[in-house]
Amino acid sequence: MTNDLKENYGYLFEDELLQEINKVGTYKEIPEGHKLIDIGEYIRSMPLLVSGAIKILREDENGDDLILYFLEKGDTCAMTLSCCLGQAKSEIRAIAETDSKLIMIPVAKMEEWLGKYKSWQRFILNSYHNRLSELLEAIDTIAFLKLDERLFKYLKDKAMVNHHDVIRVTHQEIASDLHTSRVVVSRLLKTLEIDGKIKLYRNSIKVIDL
Amino acid sequence: MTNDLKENYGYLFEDELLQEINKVGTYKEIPEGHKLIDIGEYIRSMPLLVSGAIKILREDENGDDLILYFLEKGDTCAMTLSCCLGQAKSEIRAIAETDSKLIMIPVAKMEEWLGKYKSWQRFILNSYHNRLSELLEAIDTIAFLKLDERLFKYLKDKAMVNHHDVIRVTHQEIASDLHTSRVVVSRLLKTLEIDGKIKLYRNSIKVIDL
DNA sequence: TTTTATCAGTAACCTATGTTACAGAAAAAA
DNA sequence: TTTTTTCTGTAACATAGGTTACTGATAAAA
Repeated sequence: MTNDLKENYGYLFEDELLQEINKVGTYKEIPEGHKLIDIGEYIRSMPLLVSGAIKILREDENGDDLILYFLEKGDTCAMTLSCCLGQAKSEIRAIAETDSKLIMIPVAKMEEWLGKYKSWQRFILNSYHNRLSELLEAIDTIAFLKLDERLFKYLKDKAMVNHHDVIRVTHQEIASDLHTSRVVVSRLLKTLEIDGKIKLYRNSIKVIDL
Repeated sequence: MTNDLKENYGYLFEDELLQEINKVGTYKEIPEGHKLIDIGEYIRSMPLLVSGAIKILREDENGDDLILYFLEKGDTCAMTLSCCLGQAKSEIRAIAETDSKLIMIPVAKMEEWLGKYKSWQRFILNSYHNRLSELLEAIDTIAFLKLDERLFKYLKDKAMVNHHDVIRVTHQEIASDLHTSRVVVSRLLKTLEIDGKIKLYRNSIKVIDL
């Protein structure tokens, strides 16, 4: 673990804290597509993402999803933070977008460190700030963009976190993430292809205009 | 100030902290409709709301608004928190929905107290949690509700924070808050009136089905 | 290989929401 | 009072996005 930890968080935390994280944190690997956290769950430990990417989703009253944003290495889930500290249930769902590695910190420790390490306190507050910003960006996307723009942004974001301009995804999966229907997605994708912004294949899409 | 402070925050903070707040905090009154914070502004002090209500807005690229939520007494603005701590610019606009009273805390103090008072730390983290929840609710409203439902929810929320079932507002103002057009609002309001959920007057609306 | 399931393309239609235009009522200003 | 401005109602139309239905292509299973 030490290497992953140093690489991603070394510049943030002092050695003493890194040692502590190393001691009490447990290493966890999540394969692509697997659920990390679901809505309504209580959370007993806080994840620090060291590699991979996580998709954060909100659910409507019918159980249909809506993507909020992706997390990447160096991020933590502020929702989880919130839940840990407040003893509340998770309000979001988190799914591994790619194979991911996490360090899990027990709730008790993360609270203790808040008083003990300035750098940890700063990290937590920073995480909240980043998550608020991401949520605001999600709101902008949902409220201000038209669906074709949202779709293209989604494809670009997805290509970004996957570090690849060809993304493996079906139209149905996109429709679920964007909280719309498959037919609509197919229609708009076709238009994007005609405009030369993407290239369509079965089960995958190449994003050209990155 | 002491009374307002005790009443709203007495159960949260220990006496010593209340004394400190009383010493360094400055009292501020904002009349209805006045701007508290605007997008892009740097923030030098953190507001604790002791009476009244604040409307929090997001802006699109044309300068048009979208309401996110209302703050009420006992709340603070987590966006402001974020900005203070991170030295970042405000990402939202805050306007007094009703005449409001605030206690302003200098940034330096709020940082100092984070290390010094457990109750302050808890308050700050709690505020973040609440704001994340409100933003998620805003997302639900925008993404999952149809406009007539959103409109009715808006009217109910507004009646709530104004402590009055008759709200003073024009259709144009509603349209701005909901990021839609006046004609659409008039149309949907008329339908709500026919359904017996509201009663329309010039410059005001009575919310019946609260 | 044959059969079945999944995926993508497209047409035809429906509905919610946005837009333009105009008119009358009420309020404010002159 | 007369004039002007603001506010609301409504019609007529435009467009984005959602729905249903069907197709052929590809891949997976038998």
